[in-house]
Amino acid sequence: MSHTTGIRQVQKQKTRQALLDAALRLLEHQSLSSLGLREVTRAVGVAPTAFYRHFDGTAALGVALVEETLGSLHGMIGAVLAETGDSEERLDRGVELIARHVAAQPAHFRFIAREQHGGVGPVREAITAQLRLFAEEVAAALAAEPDSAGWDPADLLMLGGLYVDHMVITASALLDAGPGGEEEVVRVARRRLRLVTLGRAHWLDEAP
Amino acid sequence: MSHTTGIRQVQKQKTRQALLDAALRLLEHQSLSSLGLREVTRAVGVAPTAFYRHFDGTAALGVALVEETLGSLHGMIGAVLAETGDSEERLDRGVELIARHVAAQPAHFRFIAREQHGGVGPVREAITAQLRLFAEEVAAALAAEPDSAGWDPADLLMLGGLYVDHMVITASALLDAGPGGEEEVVRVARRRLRLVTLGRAHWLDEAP
DNA sequence: ATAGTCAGTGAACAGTCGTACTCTCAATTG
DNA sequence: CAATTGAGAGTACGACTGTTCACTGACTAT
Repeated sequence: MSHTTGIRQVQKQKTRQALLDAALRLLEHQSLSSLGLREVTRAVGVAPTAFYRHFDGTAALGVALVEETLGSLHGMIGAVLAETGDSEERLDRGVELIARHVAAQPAHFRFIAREQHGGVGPVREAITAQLRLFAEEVAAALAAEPDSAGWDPADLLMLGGLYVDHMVITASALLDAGPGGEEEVVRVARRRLRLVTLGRAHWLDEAP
Repeated sequence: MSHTTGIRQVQKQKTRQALLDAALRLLEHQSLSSLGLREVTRAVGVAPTAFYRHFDGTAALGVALVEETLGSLHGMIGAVLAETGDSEERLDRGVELIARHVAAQPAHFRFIAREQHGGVGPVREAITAQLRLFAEEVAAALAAEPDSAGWDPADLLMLGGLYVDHMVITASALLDAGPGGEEEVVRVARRRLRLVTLGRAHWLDEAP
C-alpha cells in the first residue's frame, strides 16, 4: 500500500465544493432556473468548461445542493421528538431548533423553500422526496409515543406531514422576516403548533 | 359625449391579455426569473418592443399575474365560511372548492405556488401581501362565529393564516399529484383540516 | 523511470437576451 | 376635413449564454 494523499481527489472535491458554495450564494437572490453555468464558474474563478467535470448541468448541481442541505438534517428531528419532557417543552424546543438552524444557514433554507415548487423538475422531485422522508421519520417517532395509541398509521403520516410542512413554512417566514421580526414569527409558530397538538390530543374523541 | 367604441383601448387590452396568457402558459414549466421578454412576445406573435407598451419588464408582468389570479378569489372564502351548516360539512366544502378551482385553472395556482418564494422580489411581495389579506378575511369570518367567543384577535389571525397556508399547500399538492392521485390528496387535506378544527374547539380549555 | 489519466484551460461556435432607436399607419381628436 | 396620437413593426447593438473541441501539465499507477 502507498502513502498517497490522493491530492487529485482532494483538489477535485475542493473545487466541487467551491462550485456548490458559490452557487448557493448566487441563489440567494435568484432561482435555479435562471442560474447560469458560467455565472457559477466565474464566481469561483474557474473556466466554464471545468463545470462539466463535476456536474452535468445546473440541474444536477441543484440536486447536489438538496442533498447537502437536507441530508444532514435526518435524525435530528427524531432526536428532538425522542427527548423526554413535557409536550409543551418539546414543542418549544423544536421551534427553537428550526430557528437556530435557519439563522445559522439562511442560504440553504432559502434555497429549499424557493426550489420546492421551483421550475427545475429534478430538484423539485429531490426536495419532495426528502421532505416525505422527514414526514415518515416524524411519523415513526410519533408512533413510539404513548399518546399515539389507537392511531391509524396513515393518520400518523398525515400528522408527520403536517409538522414537516409547518417546519418549512416557519423557516420561510423566518427568512422573510427582517431582523427583529423573528421573535414574532417564532411566537406565532409556537401557537400554531400548540393548536395542532391540541387537535392531536382529541383526535380519538370522535367515532372513526 | 361621443359614441366612441374605443377600438384602440380594446385592442390594447386584448394584446395585453394575450401577453399575460402566453406568459402563464410558459410559466408552467419554468419560473418567472428565467422567463424571457422575447419569449413571451414570440408566443403571442408580437414584436419584442411592443412588450414595453404594456409592462416595464417581466417583473411587472408577474405582479399583474398575481393580481389576476388572487384578486378574483377575494370574498369567495368568506362566502364559504359564512355558509350555514355543520362544521364538518363546511370543511369538506372548502376543500372541494379549492380542488375545483385548482382543476379549473391549474396554471394560475402553479404560478402562485412557484413564485411565492421565487426569485423575483416584487412578485414575491405581491403574493405575500395578497395571502395576508386572505388570512385577515378568514380571521374576520371566523370572528363572526359563536365558536370564536373569547378568542384573542391575534390568535384568530394565526388560525386564519394556518388555513390559508394549508390552502396553498393543498393546491400545490393537487398540482403535483398526477390525475387519479387527487382523491388521496383531498382525503389527507380534509383530515388535516379536521385536526386543526379539533384543536380550535379545545383552544380555550387551557389557561391562557 | 515511463506511460497514462484527467482536472482544468482557452478559443470558438451559434444562439438568445434586453433595450435603444426610427418608422408606420389606423384610430382618435378637434 | 386635417392634425395628432400611440400601438406595434423593424433594425441594430453589445453582452451573455451553453456546449464543442483540442490542449496542457501535474498527479498516478505500473
